[in-house]
Amino acid sequence: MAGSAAYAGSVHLADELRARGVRVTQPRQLVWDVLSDHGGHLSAAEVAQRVQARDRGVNQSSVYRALALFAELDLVRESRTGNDSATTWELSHPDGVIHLVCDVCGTVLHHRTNRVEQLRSDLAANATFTATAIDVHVTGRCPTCAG
Amino acid sequence: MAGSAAYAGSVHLADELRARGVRVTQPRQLVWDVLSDHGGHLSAAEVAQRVQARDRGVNQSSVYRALALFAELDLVRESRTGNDSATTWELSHPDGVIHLVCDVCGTVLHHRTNRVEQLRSDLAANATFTATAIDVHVTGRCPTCAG
DNA sequence: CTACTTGCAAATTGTTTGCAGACCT
DNA sequence: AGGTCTGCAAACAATTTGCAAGTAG
Repeated sequence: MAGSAAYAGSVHLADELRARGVRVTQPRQLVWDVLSDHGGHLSAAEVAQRVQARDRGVNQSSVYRALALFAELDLVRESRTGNDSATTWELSHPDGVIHLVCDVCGTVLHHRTNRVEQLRSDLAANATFTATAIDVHVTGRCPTCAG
Repeated sequence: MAGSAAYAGSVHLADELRARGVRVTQPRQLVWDVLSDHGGHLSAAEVAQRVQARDRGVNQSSVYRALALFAELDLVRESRTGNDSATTWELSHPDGVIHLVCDVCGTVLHHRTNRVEQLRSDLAANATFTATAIDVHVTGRCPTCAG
């Protein structure tokens, strides 16, 4: 649960898992590959679909279990991005990267800001709350859809 | 969908609804009362339970429908706060109020910060994205649960 | 009046679980 | 070998929907 994992974008899954005494398996590897290759947000169903495109025999539950495991290890992050019901998943970000979700086309842009770190220090100074994770979620219009 | 509603805390529901040509009904009024009286986050199920404590005959679906309606009118906000599966609801906040969710006891604190407005101007300046709503979600430990 | 809302019960959807067999290490 | 994972199918929980009857304006 600690934020100690290396930036997930550069992680070699097998090493990371073995280092933590967790087994490396085909379903887990495929879930990881799909998320890295895609680079953005995917729902569990989308991940499953893409995984199954590569190996027909992998079951949905294994995808869910792999995602939950990776989240536990801080390798991926669950984010309730959509107006939709399904939650989405992507590789963990370094701190300070936030999500800009377009209301119109639905794409999710990433944006680096130091406001997150500033907020973190504000809170630390106040001693009102010990922040672990800070999640910023902006909705609006992307450059393409603004008009 | 615009952020034009008055601060929900001071809204008189009947007026607000009538002004928009939406009918004022018992279920809607009760859902509103429950949320105002409670002042914080409630799941749909909790709202339903409290509504039914006041009027036995109100159905869950009406609660869901009222919440969806109010969200549409920007009077309440849906927030996927919990580690739990259910989404929670509360009256809309003025901009710049963020949520601090304690990992341990689950309570949700509210915190006023100007970092949100700063971020908003940053984005406006960049012209990378036209922000409508900015949602900040902090997890960590509240004063009581910090060790 | 009459279109908008509700209550009800059944249908969906997303996610989780129990278990016997398969597979990393 | 031995405990960790997986596939499968069934269980669950939250939310949504269709429709006849009720009610606000």
